[in-house]
Amino acid sequence: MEKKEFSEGALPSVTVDVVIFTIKDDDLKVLLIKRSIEPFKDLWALPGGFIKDSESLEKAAERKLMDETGVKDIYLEQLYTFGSPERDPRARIVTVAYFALIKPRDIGHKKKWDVSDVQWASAYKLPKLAFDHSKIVEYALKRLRWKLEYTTVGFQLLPEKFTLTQVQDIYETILGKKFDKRNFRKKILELGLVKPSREILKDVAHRPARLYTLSKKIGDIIEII
Amino acid sequence: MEKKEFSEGALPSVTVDVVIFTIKDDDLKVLLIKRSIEPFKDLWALPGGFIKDSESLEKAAERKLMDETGVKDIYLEQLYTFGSPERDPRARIVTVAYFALIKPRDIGHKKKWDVSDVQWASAYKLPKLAFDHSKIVEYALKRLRWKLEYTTVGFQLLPEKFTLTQVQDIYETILGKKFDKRNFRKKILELGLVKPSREILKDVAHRPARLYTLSKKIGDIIEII
DNA sequence: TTTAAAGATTGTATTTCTTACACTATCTTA
DNA sequence: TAAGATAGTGTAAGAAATACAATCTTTAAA
Repeated sequence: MEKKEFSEGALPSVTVDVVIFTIKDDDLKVLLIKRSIEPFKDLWALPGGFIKDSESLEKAAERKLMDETGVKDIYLEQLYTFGSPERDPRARIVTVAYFALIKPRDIGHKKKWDVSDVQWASAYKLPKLAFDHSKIVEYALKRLRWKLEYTTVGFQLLPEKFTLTQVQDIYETILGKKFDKRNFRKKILELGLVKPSREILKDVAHRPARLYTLSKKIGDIIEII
Repeated sequence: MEKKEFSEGALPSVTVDVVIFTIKDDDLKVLLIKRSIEPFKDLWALPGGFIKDSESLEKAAERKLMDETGVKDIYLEQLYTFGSPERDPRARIVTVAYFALIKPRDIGHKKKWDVSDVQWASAYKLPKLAFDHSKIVEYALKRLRWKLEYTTVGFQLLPEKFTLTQVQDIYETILGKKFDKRNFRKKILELGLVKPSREILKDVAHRPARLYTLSKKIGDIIEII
């Protein structure tokens, strides 16, 4: 804090933008919204908006998430704050980016969507995005990959019941590399985070896989900076 | 971005605050500045202040760093953005916290300091701080510890020439645990970041230690999210 | 000058973790 | 009942991490 009270010029606006990832069709997806106004009208952008007077940044991000997906209680973490003076042509806007992981089951609960305005785009084939949102998604991807290797956030992308092969598929999709099946399963089981349920997958034209569930709240375990 | 243009109420102010760490007297220090105005007059606080109109967040943090320490080209990374509505009693202020590591040699270059207004406080025995700055320092400490274990940022805290024992001391001071001398040295040397100089420490009442220098710009190597 | 004190320097054996690798089991459909 | 598809499982070799103690070099004191 300085001696001078408050700003030295026009006040910047503060927004939050949320990079919402999910897994769908064996692909990593990002939620995008089509802009209906200038600037960047008709381009795709991340869901986001201004923070309210008496709302924390995290609450603002949760609100945006709820607005766009209709789900709450999902994994959300602050990503990075982007504040270059040129990032918005209208005015100085500082945006606090968050990244969220949602379970496939939670997709599409919100039915009011006008589908032409909202899409789950492949994180690997993104269209041109408004503002510096491409940079934000790129950064989120880096963070996601990193977290996947060194923490257990990955489980946030799984449905309630899942097979070990599904877990492996998610890792392979996001990290873009293959793992040995035996070693992978060994490691996942050693973590002690999943336990076998009594159910098995049905209606598949091969030996059905056992379904697993998470054995604890894994919130604590994720916690790494 | 939303359809509504700009804010839904009073605009928040945006500040940067910088947690500047260094090693001094075998202790991890944080730079604090005594507040001369309300609120929290006479309490210690992190160096920081409002961002300028046409200045990026990073540039603002660099400016603050330069103002307070007189040094530049030092390790600086964005830490986290704190934006709880209650964090400043005067108005809504969102602050982007940075953390910086400076080399002992760089301390005290700035001579204009009124020493009663500025101090290097032990990170382990901090006084009561203004605003939510205790929380910010705590977060920075977590990040620093983490980075020290998994990256090579630690070398940013070393003087130009250093002994391997100094490196170990820094690690032990920050991580609060002891390492085996042989294993520690082996690991440091295997990294390939340091090379022995022809000099040795002088005027010590025991076998003098060899001095090492960094062998590359380590900026690249640090890069992890 | 000799000796004690203080920290510097060095290598090996053990354990733990990581990786590589291939066959059998179970279900559906033809 | 055979073929196709994926599930499920163990072991050996190599790499990395850990545990551990004696000798070296200097200054200061006896």
